[in-house]
Amino acid sequence: MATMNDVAKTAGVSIATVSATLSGASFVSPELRAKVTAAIGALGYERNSAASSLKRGKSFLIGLVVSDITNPFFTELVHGVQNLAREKGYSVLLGISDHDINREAELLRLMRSHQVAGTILCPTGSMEDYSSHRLNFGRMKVVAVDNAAPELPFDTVALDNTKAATLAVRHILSFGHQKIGIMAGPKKQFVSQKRLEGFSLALEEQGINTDSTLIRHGDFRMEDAFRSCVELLIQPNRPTALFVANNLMLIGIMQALTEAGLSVPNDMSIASIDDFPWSSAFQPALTVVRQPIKLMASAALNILLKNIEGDYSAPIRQIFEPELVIRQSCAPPRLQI
Amino acid sequence: MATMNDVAKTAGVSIATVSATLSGASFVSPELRAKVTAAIGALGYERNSAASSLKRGKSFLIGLVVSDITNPFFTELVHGVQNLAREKGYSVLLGISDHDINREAELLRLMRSHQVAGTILCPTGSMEDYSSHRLNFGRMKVVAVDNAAPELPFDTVALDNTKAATLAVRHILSFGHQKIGIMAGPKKQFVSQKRLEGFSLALEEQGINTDSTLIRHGDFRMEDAFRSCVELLIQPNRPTALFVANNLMLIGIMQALTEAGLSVPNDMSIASIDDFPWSSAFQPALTVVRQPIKLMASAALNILLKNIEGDYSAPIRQIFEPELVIRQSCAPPRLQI
DNA sequence: CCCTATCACCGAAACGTTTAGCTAAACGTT
DNA sequence: AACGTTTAGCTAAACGTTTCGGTGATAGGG
Repeated sequence: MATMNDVAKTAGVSIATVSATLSGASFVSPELRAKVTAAIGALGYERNSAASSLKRGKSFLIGLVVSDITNPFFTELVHGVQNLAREKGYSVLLGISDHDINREAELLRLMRSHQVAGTILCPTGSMEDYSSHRLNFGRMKVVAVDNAAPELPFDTVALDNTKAATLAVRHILSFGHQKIGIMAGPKKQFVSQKRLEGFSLALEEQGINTDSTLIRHGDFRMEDAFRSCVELLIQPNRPTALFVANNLMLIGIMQALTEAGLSVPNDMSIASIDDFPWSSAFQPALTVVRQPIKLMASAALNILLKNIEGDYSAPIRQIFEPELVIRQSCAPPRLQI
Repeated sequence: MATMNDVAKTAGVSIATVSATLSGASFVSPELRAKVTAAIGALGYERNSAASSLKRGKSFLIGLVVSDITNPFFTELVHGVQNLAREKGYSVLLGISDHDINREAELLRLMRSHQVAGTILCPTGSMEDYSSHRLNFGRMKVVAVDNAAPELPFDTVALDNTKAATLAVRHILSFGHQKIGIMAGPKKQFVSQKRLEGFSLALEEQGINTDSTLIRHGDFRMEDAFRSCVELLIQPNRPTALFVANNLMLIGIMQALTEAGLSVPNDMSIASIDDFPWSSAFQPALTVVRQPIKLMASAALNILLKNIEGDYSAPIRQIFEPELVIRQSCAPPRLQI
């Protein structure tokens, strides 16, 4: 493996000049620059990022910690972040917390040990997890995405979750439903709280009180939602429509409804948060609220890079607009028999 | 940020002892070990991996390059690899080639520049791409997963693709279909060739010749499959069943069929390779051939780690058994009218 | 024509680890 | 008691880069 020294020798310049050429900052004359690039080509030289990171005190790595790589939302987020990061010369170190706060903490330690320039974190915990000293962020640069409480001491980018829920529930209400259930997320997560809030808000607008027997809390995953949905269906006070707080739970619920022999939207109207590539391939095509994931990914990365480059002000809180995508999973309720 | 030196000072030992304690190899007396760990705790010390990588000449990073993070197959692979790697003390540097051979090459260069201990690569190219000198692997340790031709000069882990296709097509044939189409992958990819081979093999077993008008090549993604499927449907010689070479194309096809007003399995039987978490939530539940992804992930990582730890022999080629998962998307063909 | 400024480049000292080589103590063997 | 052997721990020299300060050379202002 060729080193900068080798390049310097074959180009007949000093090692400092090679470094200058590579980083592009300080001035190097065209001739020397040409010699250097020629030597680099000839030797197949590649910069040793370990040495670079050691000297600079930080790397061209950015950490990306998601809670569930199985979820198309995070998948698309990872995709967006990775592509943009690559364009800016950064590589991404991926961590998957699997909704485990301890694993998340471990991953953050790891990120720091790798001298990442900054970290994009999709927090899996509740507010207390972060305000208490269970998680030590040190002077690490972090931007929180998705489940990002404004009390968090760092930049955040998130959906307007309350509005997202409101949009979906209003749409359901427009068909005349009175008994609407909700498959919410984990109680302690900020994002679930906001979505539940939006749900109640939309009901209140129509003078409907939130019926606690129609509220279920899942864990944002399929299996759990499946079970909760079955519970919801066998109770006497069955809803005629269901608002679901994320994509994976939606799929679990579709499965439960199918097994229960209920047809959507005739027996049950469904609307959910999170669009995903094959939501329109379902029978019926699913009505959802879309998050602008690509925008959120790029916002997160840009905010992080700005922070890395030094001009840091107060924490930035960027909120994104949800968009209702109407398909075929909502219809008027069956007449009571 | 505390360094090893700080730890050494507060523990009252030499820096070498601290290093020895951390790496656990050479002998340190219990007393000193205790002092060191105490100091580490007190200072909140974390090893600087950049310095470590520089000195050791390799890092505790492993590269993972996939072609499409949107695809649940790769998603699960990433999940498996990440978890296992973490357990073994490695972090994963993620690269997404988006089916672009040049981007893949760039990512591999990047991996090397980051001094990764090894790389798990899901190749997106054809054989020539790798045998020619378009891609230079240097002395990088690579294990190829999924689209892994045996001619490749490194360890490979893959499905028995021919058999996988054969299983699916035999299942279709068992319902009495005569005109079976195939939505195959890119012509140049090894994995598509094998799956096409398995398709033809199963047909031959029944004395049916492969009809080239029933063969379509997609790019393993949704949109393209959607278009190809439409083409296939409007031609005079329409098949009564379709074998699909991967999950994403399957979804595109389900969409095309729905839009064409064809019902599965009555108007068209469908079977595909790749199970995915919500294949059973579809209407009808989809019959697929499952790859043992978790096993493949762990095999890939173990082979790579063995290679990294030095005992390298000839290239290892590990082939995994496919499993047919019968659900409801296949039925006898409609009577000709 | 001298003094300072600017410029293009170079030398060498870090950055925080790992590790080869060393020291000194402790022990067993003759 | 003298000798080697083993052991626990230390010292110091790398690893390959970045960067600070320095050095001629060229140019401009007085």
